[in-house]
Amino acid sequence: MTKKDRYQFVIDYFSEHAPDAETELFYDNPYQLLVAVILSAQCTDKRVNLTTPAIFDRYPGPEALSEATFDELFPLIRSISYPNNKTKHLIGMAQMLIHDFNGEVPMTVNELIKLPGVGRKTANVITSVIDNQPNMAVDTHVFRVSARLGLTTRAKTPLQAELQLIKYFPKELIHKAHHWLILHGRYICLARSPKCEACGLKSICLYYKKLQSA
DNA sequence: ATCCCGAGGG
DNA sequence: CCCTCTGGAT
Repeated sequence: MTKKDRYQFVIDYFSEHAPDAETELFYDNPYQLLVAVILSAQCTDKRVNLTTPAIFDRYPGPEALSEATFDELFPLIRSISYPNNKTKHLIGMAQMLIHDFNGEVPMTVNELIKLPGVGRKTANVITSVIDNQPNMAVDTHVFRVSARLGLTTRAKTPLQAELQLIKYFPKELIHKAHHWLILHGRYICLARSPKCEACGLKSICLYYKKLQSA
């Protein structure tokens, strides 16, 4: 089976059996999505959604957030992973939006990653979700699932995986594929004990094949 | 114990 | 490349 066949199988499968998202990040505009994605690192969407309404209420936009103090924002983020870092990141991010980007969320990856708390994964999420750019955000799920399925080969970094994935997935499907792989990783292809018997992709899965031969 | 839609710094 | 940050869910 060629790599191209492998991608086609995955595309065909998910086109018929799109995984259902139980929870998704809540947002109403680019600023809100940016805040939510920064907060989502190492944290469930559900918990992020529990904290963002209060943040959006008190800091409706970059202007307000750029003037927030650490002590005032920290309590709103206290229950999320890395609250110290994220509090500093959010305030610094808003300040840079005001000072360097006219208070607007920039829509290129290279600009976005200049913002505090925004790395490549976050920048790819923003540009693909808001602006429909054919970028693949590689998080822990996408990285793991792609490797197991053989969509990526010897990728040692998220960037290496990203370049392989955008090369093989048709542009118009990258956004969908991103979501497919994340949800598959969240509900079926778990990091610890993947539910291979419930997986419709096991017939092409390298990880499953290896399990059988072991 | 181990994992969550990572980023920054050494 | 490595390490640290660091709360909640399971």
